[in-house]
Amino acid sequence: MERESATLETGAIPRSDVGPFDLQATLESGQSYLWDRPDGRMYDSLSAHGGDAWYETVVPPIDGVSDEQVVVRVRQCDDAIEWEATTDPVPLLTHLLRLDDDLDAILDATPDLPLLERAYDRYRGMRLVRDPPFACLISFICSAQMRVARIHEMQRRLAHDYGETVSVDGRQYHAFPTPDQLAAATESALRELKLGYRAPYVQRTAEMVADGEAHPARAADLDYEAARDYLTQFVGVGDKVADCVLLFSLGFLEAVPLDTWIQTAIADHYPDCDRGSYRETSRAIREQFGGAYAGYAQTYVFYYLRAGGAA
DNA sequence: TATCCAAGGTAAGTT
DNA sequence: AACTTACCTTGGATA
Repeated sequence: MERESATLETGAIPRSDVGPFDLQATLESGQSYLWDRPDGRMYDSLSAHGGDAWYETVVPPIDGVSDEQVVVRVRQCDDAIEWEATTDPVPLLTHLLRLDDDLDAILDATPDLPLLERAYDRYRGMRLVRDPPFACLISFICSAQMRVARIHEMQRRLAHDYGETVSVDGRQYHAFPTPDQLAAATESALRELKLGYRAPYVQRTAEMVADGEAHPARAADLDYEAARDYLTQFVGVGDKVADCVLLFSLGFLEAVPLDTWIQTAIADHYPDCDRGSYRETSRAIREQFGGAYAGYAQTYVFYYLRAGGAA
């Protein structure tokens, strides 16, 4: 599977067009595992300044945004977001990195809580991402009981072994595998990629999507809690992973994935929100974090705590 | 050097 | 419906 593409075009998005933005925080905060740093320092040092590092990925066609596969590289400079891509990626980057969000308005709309204030101050400019749904679903199935650097490594291996190889300007890029490509994998082969007990989950979920039995994108048409229930039909997907897909791919900004870090934050800062069940605790913390944009608050708090910001 | 532990949880079995 | 337990693998902590 190899395809020859055109060469890379180049361009830039002026900073003044997008408002507050932090590319490193956006792409290394554990929301997306689908980008790479060609300098090999992805997740190397949580707090080290990413400076003007390049990030790159291969994006599948996305309905209403781009009708073809795009190889895109991006980096943040002082006065612009520079890009290199196989076709003009500005609408695509706007979609993937939520450059169309009015971040100041969103942060202003969240409640005045000390923990949120500190997280927002530390990483102001971080955006939520809009990952392609299938890749996002697989990424977070892999995330169970795993460290972020290893989740990222798994996705790299999946792309390398099962995705299309694209050559651009003499360099090779690996697209994330399609449902068909991943459904054809065997459990033992996926275990060799160090997926562990997640291997059969990934294969069977890919098969469900490939067969047309269900598709993560279909959850976008449902109300929030119904959408979460819909996603849990996939193998290896419980409430937490479902919330991640809703938040990081399908635009449900109210979703608050209850991971270990947020559960710690609830225990330490918002004990009244612990209602026993996922469903009720989720409702409580969602309300505590301001409702419609609670997912933004969750993601800032997650990154802040995981990066040791509380220390 | 050996052992233990936890990492962005979920499925399957029990009560 | 709530509660247990097993599950792959590995880097870093502890003895």
